[in-house]
Amino acid sequence: MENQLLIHNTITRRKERFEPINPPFAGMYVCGPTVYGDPHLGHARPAITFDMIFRYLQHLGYKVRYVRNITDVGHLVADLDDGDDKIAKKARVEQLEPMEIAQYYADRYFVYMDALNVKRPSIEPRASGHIIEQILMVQQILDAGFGYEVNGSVYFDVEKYSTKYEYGKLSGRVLDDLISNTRALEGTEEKRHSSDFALWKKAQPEHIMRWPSPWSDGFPGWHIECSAMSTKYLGKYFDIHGGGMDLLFPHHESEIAQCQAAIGHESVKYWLHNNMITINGQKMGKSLGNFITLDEFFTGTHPSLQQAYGPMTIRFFILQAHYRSTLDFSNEALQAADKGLKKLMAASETLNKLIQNEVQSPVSETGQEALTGSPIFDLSNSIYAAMNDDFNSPMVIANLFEGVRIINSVADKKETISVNDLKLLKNIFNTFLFDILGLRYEKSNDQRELLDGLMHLVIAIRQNSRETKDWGTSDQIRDALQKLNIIVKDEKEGSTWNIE
RNA sequence: GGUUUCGUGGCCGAGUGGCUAGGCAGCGGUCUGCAAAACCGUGUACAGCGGUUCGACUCCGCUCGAAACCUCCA
Repeated sequence: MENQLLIHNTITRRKERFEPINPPFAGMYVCGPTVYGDPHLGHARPAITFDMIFRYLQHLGYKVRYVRNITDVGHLVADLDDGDDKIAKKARVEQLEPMEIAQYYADRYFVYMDALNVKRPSIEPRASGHIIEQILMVQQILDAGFGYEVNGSVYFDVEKYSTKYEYGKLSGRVLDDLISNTRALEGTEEKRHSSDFALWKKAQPEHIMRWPSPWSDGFPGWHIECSAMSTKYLGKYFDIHGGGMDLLFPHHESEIAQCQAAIGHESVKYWLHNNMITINGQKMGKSLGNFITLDEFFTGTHPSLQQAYGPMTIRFFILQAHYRSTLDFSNEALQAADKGLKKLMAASETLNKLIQNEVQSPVSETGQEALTGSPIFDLSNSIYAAMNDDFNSPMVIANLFEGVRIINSVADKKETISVNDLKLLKNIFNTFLFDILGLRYEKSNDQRELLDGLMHLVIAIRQNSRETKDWGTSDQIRDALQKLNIIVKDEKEGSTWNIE
């Protein structure tokens, strides 16, 4: 437990000791969803990954401020398009106010994140609520000489920036390569260089999301919101910035450049990136048409799903892989995850019963000494070691399964455990399984179905006893049900029941 | 083409220069009225070819294969 937390920093490509800038405080910013569509499996991975990190940092005693934005403006469809953004486009198609779209999908996002037991971040700022901050930051970049205005739009001057700083340090890109490889794009005539990116875009007349600015009525570019909001809520230099690996370039690369230009120094100490989820080895994405929404998972309605998978199964499935590895989806893998999770949860229940039974063993008499060097103590140590090694949740889970083995063996009276070890084991399960991995008992998604099934069974058993004139059993069932406010009526066609 | 990452037993997935990952599935057993669960046992896995080394799945090189990013995407 004494060992240090190591986290993999994308920008240095190595594991580094986590040393917060202002302990005991820790600031974490994670790129959240663009709310223009239903949340899918891809949204679940960063949400769950950084939720686990959030929970673990809190467990270690840090006072964490976790900021995750909601993008409700500003992500351009493409420069080659008409400068429209996703939400506005969808709004036109569906004849709705853009904010209706954003609100609807933001609400959906929260519902599904809640189902996945993802804790709400400390602050969830919306891009549309921070236009002023974004305009200010664009102005700072202009003042510093790293931006230029053309026809009411403002662009970041990557070429000029590169003469002083290194654009591409995060993603390992070289500017010359970028320039020679982006020539094919159209609609970039306003820019001085093809690698420049928009800080502010003038709105076309038909564009419905727009705000006044010193340059034009328009909307912010798609990187500036994260720079503006992270600076506002976490300061000019903060600890962790996270997001999906696909955001590395150009999004995070550009954030670095914007902060460097506007503030005069970089703003992030540790960059963390989760890897992608693949389906049949291919990235899941809208453009590929192979993405599965969380709703489809929970209801089992997607054609490629053999059954419905509960939120906890999804969460466990994701945590069974290291966050920096790609994770391949398949029914087989999810079914395995489902079974494994059930085994873990069942053992956890068994563990609670063991405690009630006050298991005794000779070791318990010796008190504290029993803890050090015991198998449970070793287990605890290796779980902390795994978490401290860049949040190695698969290793944590493997160790919990070792705990499962011990729990079941003790329950079978094949092994003994000291009272102290039992306390420690329970503590481990509470802390890691529930608090940090964030797993919980799955609520039955359809209580009514369960009730109907049970009642069908009870009525059938009672019917058997009535046919054999076993009135004792038949009355016992009816009276017991009555106490539960379930009234059984025997009619000619058979028995019916209803809840009072 | 460039950047980055990866290739582990039937499936999913950790990890390490020499010592059991783990889960699911399979097989054999114990237990059990039956079934399930549980427990025990069980697999010459590390893409291929070279090199470094006393020793490599682990380090280096090459080959083959895959993916992500370079254009909106978690």
